[in-house]
Amino acid sequence: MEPLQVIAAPRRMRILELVWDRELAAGDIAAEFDVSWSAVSQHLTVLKKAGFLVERREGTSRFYRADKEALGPLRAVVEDHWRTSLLRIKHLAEEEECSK
Amino acid sequence: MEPLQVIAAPRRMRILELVWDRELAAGDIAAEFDVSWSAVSQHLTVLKKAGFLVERREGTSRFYRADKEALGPLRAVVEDHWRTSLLRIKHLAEEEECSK
DNA sequence: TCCTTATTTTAGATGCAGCTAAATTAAGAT
DNA sequence: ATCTTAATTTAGCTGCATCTAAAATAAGGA
Repeated sequence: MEPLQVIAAPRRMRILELVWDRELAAGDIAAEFDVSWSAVSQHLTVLKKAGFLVERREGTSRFYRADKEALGPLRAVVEDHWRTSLLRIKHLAEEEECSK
Repeated sequence: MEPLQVIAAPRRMRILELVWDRELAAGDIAAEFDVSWSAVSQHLTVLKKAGFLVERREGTSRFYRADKEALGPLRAVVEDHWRTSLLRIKHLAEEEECSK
């Protein structure tokens, strides 16, 4: 899958944020969403195949963390996304308001 | 629409490349694809609403060009995409050469 | 060995981004 | 006025990315 497509999915973008500077077990990641573990696991697979996530196994658990270097120019996009997300959502809401 | 979603569509990425450092009429852009003008027009609308394209009207024609500054960190992603496309074409050409 | 915990994999369902076709707008030429 | 060219808008269709549910895998304890 194309790197850009990999990070374009909102759920995957959020997963990257969660494991940006700490390791998290798959279950702890899944707990952050109100979708099935299965769905989250499938996203983790996509991110891992793209090389954006590194996996460490310990017992029955699997821990993930972001590989920032692997993102290349997308790294700045990901970091900017979080910085501006609140602001952007506010603007989108205002546009909605105007079109009423 | 979220900026990342806007450039994540391959067709829109290609459109941006076409008008990266020249102005092009909507029809000339559409001619580059084997989809309907309508489809291309809809992509132009998305890009324009995101602020990534500027429009200039002249007679019945509408000319578009990329607004590089508006892309922010996405600019590097687009340029990287373009660069790797050229590389891919070059490699394909070399393979052609070898097989002669 | 069987159970539990943690997670993935498979198979099938669903929503929506992107498409087509047809109607519409807009400007200029005849 | 009508026709042509250039492009957009609208309405409806389709494929695929993402989702759920259920079965499978894998490691560790009782």
